[in-house]
Amino acid sequence: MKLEEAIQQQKFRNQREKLIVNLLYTASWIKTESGKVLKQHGLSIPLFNVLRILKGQNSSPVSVLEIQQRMLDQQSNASRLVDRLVNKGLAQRVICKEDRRKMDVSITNQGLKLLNDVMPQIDEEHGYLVGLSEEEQKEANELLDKMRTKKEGEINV
Amino acid sequence: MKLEEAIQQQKFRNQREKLIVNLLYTASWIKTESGKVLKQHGLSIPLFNVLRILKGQNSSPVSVLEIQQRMLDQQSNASRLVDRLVNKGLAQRVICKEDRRKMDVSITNQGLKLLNDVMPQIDEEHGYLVGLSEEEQKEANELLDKMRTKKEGEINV
DNA sequence: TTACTTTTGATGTATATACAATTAAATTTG
DNA sequence: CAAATTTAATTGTATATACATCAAAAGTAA
Repeated sequence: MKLEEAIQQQKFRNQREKLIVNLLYTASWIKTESGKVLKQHGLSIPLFNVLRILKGQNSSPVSVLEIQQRMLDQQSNASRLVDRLVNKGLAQRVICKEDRRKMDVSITNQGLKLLNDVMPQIDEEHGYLVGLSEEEQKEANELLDKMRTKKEGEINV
Repeated sequence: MKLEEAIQQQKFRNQREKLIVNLLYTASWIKTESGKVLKQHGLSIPLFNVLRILKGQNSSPVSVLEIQQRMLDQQSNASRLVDRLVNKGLAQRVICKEDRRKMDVSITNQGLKLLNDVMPQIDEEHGYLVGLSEEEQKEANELLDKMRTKKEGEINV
């Protein structure tokens, strides 16, 4: 569906305005759809992302700060997300021996098992959602990377 | 910056997984940066979007449901956003005469004035953020539209 | 007309986002 | 070493998201 129909707005002042609206709308759409799948397993998108980061470490521990830096939405609150994963038995958290300010956060077997159950469903859902060929996906990735070339380094200025 | 550096993840299982992560990351980045500008004017992104919808009506009233349907993030809560705009004096809301279930929501002069102040700053910020040529922007818009062709009509199934 | 259904908006609750403030440990500096 | 600074994590607060529930008005049908 074209963006204009989806949000019932017929005109944009320029391509750039449309691109930004299009990007936010598409991201929101993917989040909504993926969220439905995750919810069946008691996970939200941020919890799922943190779990994937923990798994990506091959089960070796990461600090809360490292999690924060690798999260897609870095404004979020890694500390509280880890809290909830621990409460669910999906992650464990112990004080780091080398630096007692830090936490060693890692995924549990239960967390790994849950991810193994969820991933195929998410993959299937994404395959269903994304109507682009492999080549178009590559092109879209390049455009997105290029799009962020101007100011990204200064996010926290 | 390439996505791999931005989120410190070196590998993706396939283009599609990378595309989804890239999309969510880029959207989050734009929201963060735009949000900073809006905050200087006491606005959040959802409030700003509703205000733009009201202005787009050429100051003729819209119902809460119509606002909800035109919002980028349709899962959000138009009722409470309108509440806050009214409290700030940026919108007004009266019961619709034809259908007393509905609300006639419209932008106030104060709201219009605020938008007129904010829009040039947002445009400037977006111009600074988006590092794509006009042609590339058009291409990106087409890819995003095409990306959503598979399942979009079934969002609320 | 009453009874049932649908539509519209508001409200309640849990989770998430955004950002400031705080606390404790480590590091730097005098 | 002690004082000051920096770093890491937690906590607090306001706003937003997601979704369920509720109440009132409108529409439909017996």
